Amino acid sequence: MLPKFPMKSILKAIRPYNVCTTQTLYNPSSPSALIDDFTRFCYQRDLPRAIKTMGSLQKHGIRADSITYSELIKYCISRGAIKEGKLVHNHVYSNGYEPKVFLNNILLNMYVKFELLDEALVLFDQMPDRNVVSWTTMISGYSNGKLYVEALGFLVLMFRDGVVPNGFTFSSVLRACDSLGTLRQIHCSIVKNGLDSDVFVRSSMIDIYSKWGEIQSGFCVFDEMVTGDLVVWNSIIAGFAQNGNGDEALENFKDMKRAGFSGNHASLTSVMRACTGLALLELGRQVHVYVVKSPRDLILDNALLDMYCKCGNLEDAKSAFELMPEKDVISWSTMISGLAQNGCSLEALELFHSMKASGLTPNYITMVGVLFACSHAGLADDGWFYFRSMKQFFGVDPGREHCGCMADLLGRAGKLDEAIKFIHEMECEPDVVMWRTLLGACRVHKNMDLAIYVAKQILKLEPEDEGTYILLSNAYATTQRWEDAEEVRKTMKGKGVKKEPGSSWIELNKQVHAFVLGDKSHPQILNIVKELNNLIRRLMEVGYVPDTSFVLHDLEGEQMEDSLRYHSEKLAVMFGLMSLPNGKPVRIMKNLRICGDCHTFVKLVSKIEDRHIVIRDPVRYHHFKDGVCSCGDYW
DNA sequence: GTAGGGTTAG
Repeated sequence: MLPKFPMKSILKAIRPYNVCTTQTLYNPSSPSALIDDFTRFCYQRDLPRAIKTMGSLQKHGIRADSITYSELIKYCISRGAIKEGKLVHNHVYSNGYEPKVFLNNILLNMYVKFELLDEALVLFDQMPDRNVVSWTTMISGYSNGKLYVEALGFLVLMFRDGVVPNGFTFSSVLRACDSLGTLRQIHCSIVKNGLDSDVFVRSSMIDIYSKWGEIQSGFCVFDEMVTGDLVVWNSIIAGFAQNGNGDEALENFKDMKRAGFSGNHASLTSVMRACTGLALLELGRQVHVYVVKSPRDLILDNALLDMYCKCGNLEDAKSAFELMPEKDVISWSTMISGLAQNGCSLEALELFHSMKASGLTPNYITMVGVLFACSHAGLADDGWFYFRSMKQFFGVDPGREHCGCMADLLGRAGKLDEAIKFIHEMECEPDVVMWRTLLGACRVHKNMDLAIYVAKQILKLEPEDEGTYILLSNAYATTQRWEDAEEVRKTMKGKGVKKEPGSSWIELNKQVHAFVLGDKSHPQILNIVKELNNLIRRLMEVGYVPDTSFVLHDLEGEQMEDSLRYHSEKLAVMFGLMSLPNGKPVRIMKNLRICGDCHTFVKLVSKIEDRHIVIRDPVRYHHFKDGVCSCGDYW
């Protein structure tokens, strides 16, 4: 029980929940005991009783003041108490009373936070006055609910109503941009309204430009900044990291530190993602050492786990996973996919069972990892079982990625016709990734006719893809369709398709050493080439024959071999062998898919040099050990 | 009373 104070003192002590306006207090008909109770319950944060008493007060025609109502509603929001919130709403409107816009806005916000947009809209429509807060609340609600058209519609109506938007409005509406064009229009509007220097608006703009893949525009917004804060820095760092521009992400992180901001978990998560993208295991490890001293953060832990997986370091990934104090569906999915991608499919499936046993429900992405593992382990029956039952068991509708795994499953098994049939019959449209998977299957199972068909499908979707042109031209050549092969080469020339220079890199003593075919800028290049030639000679003695089928067939014999001899991954592997102590794995990352010749080459090297060599190409991991690759020569 | 940044996908 509260001590009996004079009313004035109580009013002071419990201000936010004060029901006792002078008017109600001195109303001779008001049951003061009820008011006392209500006040006390509010004070004690006893929501159920406060609401119950409020009902009794309502019967006596007694209302609380706006401040009390607003605090009660805010409390309902924080507790997720939908039912109670609606009771307060009902009480606010009792006895024909019409609240001011301030209180209506809070009610509106309540429905928005509870994701009850229809009810928010009813209230919004009946509000006699709407100010910028009312409009922004609606925009924010529809944006969060991913109803972007509606959110933008509210902005238009708001303009029509003559209400001037503020920074809150723009940072809410930016997420609703449904195209780059809309984004640019909104950007103009922001500048017109003089809100482009607002840090909230700025960070939203950077974020949205980056989500639309326009990180350079995002950087312009960032670069105009005179004074910014940590979130703006984090937005640009994340933008670069998410757009596969790890170098710039790391550079901006350094600049941020120079500007006097010490990064937080969000900054470090992006740094970790940049390390993941660039396969910078050592730098990632440094960040790991740095963060284990700070309080744990689930998102950062997940990013760390992914970094170890994508750098091909499963030992550290597994121990990081074991040591995580808390694991969510993303942690499990990351580890499952990580195992499967690095060639440990059976372990991935075991982990999937542990995940279910731990009581977590797999999501869309988990199932992609699971089906990926099934297809790579050749477990056709399990694959089909999960594919057909995941909707029923986990509520996951099969999507394009799942279908891609199933096409891969069939392709790997050599059931190429079934794979094509599956692709044609599935509900979603096949994408480039799916066709590429099938192209890999055609290559392995030497089905040239189908390869030609598939390559054409890829070129329809990606007319600039050099690798596919080469493959198509070579497929024609192997089937003696010389004219077609010539035609493909002409098309390539006509379109000006240029080869993205293949490059491979390796991290050594906190430095990245990058190699490109024909590039002699590495200080040790002469030595590396000399050693590489020696190595190739030794390999040829044990039976290595350069495989020229991955080079365009318009070069003559020796030239073809030469263009293979110095492929960037061969240079990088050689450099790794020369620079790293015996027994240490050589980890290479490259920007293009590994070619068949380099694959054979590295397999043999792993045997005669007795080394674990890991090469990560843009889609696959290759762990070479004892002359065998984890991909089983299928990629 | 209304806004901003970080993690998993073939």
